[in-house]
Amino acid sequence: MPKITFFNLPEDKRENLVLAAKKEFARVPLYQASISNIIKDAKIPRGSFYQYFDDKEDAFFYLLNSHVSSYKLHFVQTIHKNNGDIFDAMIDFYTAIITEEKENMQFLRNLFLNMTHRIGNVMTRSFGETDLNEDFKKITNLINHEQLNIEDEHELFHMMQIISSVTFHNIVKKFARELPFDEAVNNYRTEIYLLKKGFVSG
Amino acid sequence: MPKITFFNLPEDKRENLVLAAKKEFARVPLYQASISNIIKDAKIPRGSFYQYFDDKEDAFFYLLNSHVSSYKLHFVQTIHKNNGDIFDAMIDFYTAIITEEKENMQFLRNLFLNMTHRIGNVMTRSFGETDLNEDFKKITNLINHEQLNIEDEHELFHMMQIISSVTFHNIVKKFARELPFDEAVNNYRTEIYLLKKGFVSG
DNA sequence: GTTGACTTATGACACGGTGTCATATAGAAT
DNA sequence: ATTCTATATGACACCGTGTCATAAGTCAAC
Repeated sequence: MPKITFFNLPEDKRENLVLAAKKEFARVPLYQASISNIIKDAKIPRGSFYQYFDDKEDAFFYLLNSHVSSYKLHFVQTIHKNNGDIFDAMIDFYTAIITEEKENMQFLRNLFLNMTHRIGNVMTRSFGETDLNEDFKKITNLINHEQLNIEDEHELFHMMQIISSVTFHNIVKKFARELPFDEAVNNYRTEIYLLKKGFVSG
Repeated sequence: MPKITFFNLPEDKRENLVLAAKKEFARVPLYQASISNIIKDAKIPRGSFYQYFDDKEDAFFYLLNSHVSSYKLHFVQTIHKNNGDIFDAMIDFYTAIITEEKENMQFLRNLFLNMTHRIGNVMTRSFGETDLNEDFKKITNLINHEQLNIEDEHELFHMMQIISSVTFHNIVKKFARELPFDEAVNNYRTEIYLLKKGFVSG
């Protein structure tokens, strides 16, 4: 977490610093990003940076969290929009992510191509942290269970884990191979379809 | 790839260097590993390291590749052992990975908890690089298709993608949460079971 | 056994990034 | 005014990287 001093900053100065950080993290992944670049861009002295953040990671995770918050909101809306059909909602959500705008896109690209566990954990703590998580319940309550071939909470939890693994992997692949939009969406559709029907005839 | 000089090295010296590198990459993930530690441990001068490798990553990927090669072999054997049942084979394989010994374990742990796309790509290039990959065909030929609810090559490919996403994620989770063996295996079994039966009744 | 051509070894060094710290400045409160 | 607290600043020590000039070794040819 950024230090109190950061939040006490006049809004324009804070915003300016945030923009510089965003720019750097859109340029390269976390481990390659440099504080030197950020302060040069934000035109603040080196010492100041350390008044606001513990280190590079602190700044990064602050940005990441704000991204995640807004995506979480968007995700909930998407489930509503699809009347609780989690599969359609995921496809909607997936297309939204891969059609982000320029700078956000670069940020996301670096994020997904360099998705360590620590980062992934921040992103999925909505459905994943502990099995009986607040956010998890909030989301699963929005899901229409009627169509689902799922016995209990436990299976539901693992279903969501699978869906998120597969979704992550599809996003990564899209960025890595620089797949055209249609191809990326078709791949994802195929995988969601396979998840629905199951791998074994029965 | 390491330079020719590396391969020209007398075996004991080369082995010694490899061990030092392994030790460092078992200690910390790639981006935190330091050449300084490796050369200190291997008792070679700094300049020598650069005679053998381009940089840290070069050494890392050399090690990674040799790991991957041996796992690939093991994977093929596992499919045979399970008479082409890919699901049973995966569970076998999963348990083998999470029961690795001490130093290998630490190496794997750092590997999976810091699995960027570049690293993941090396590990799954068996089934994934290009859709009609040699290795992919070699592996899918070993799989018993009778039980599968799969229409064609294309679906098969995506099935394998899904299985590998889910497997990766389960390994990561095992390491991250330091799950006891039984819990980790049960989680994985559940997810494989769900993949087999499908999420939607019908 | 000396020369020359090539390969390998070595460690000092320049460079760049990090995090700290002593000092300066500002603001508020009494 | 004075004191207390919060903030700002940039020089600096530290450490890791990759390079490069130089030294040492190998080997074949003469």
